[in-house]
Amino acid sequence: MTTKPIYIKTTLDVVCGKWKAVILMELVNGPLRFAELKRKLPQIHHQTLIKQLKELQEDGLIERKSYAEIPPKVEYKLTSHGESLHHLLHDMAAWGEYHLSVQKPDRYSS
Amino acid sequence: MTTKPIYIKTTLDVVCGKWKAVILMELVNGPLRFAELKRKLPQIHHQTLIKQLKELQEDGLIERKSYAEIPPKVEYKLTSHGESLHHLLHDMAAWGEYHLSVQKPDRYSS
DNA sequence: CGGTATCCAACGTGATACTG
DNA sequence: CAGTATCACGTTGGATACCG
Repeated sequence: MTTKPIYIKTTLDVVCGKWKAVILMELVNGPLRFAELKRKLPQIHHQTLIKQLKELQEDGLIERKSYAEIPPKVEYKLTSHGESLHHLLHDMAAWGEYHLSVQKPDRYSS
Repeated sequence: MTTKPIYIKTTLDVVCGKWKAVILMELVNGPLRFAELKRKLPQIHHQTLIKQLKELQEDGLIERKSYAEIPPKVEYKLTSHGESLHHLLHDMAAWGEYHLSVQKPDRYSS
């Protein structure tokens, strides 16, 4: 018996948000402010980004650092726990690339 | 620049179905008939299982072998492409287990 | 036994408006 | 600049009924 499938669902629970993986990948290069993150992800809606960030926070993957300034400044960075996901995300990306090279990219034309 | 985040979404697209990862894990031990699969996954609905299987088929991860018998007999097994996902699923499970051991399992009480 | 067709509820994402 | 609140919408999984 290998590791139980239930744990896979746990992992998926954490990274399956539409933008979560992308956000995490952006953050591996260092902390980013909210506005910077938004600039890197032009497609994502303001509100959606906030929600996904909050969930990532609650899962302990990223850390939110708020500076008491005017105007407000907030930085997001990976926690060490978040960094432990890095190699997995990389492997997922690698498999995804392989998958596209093998399968007809019919369903992924977006 | 590491592998592009878009590829992660491809991978997630493939395995993020509510039961897909579980189904794939069941099939690594060998082919299973529809009814056997259903018996191993008591919670999943008849119809839902069919849908997920069909999607996995379309993604080329599993193969459907139908025997022209009465009563009907259908077997599902991993394709070689599906097997290439095995180590990734395993890593995801491993990380999920680690995650649960580190984080409060608040949101995963199901 | 295994599959199709159809409808419905739940969830996640995105849109709009407003606040400190 | 960053966040909250609320609502609208599409997608997905699940329920029911019926067919080969």
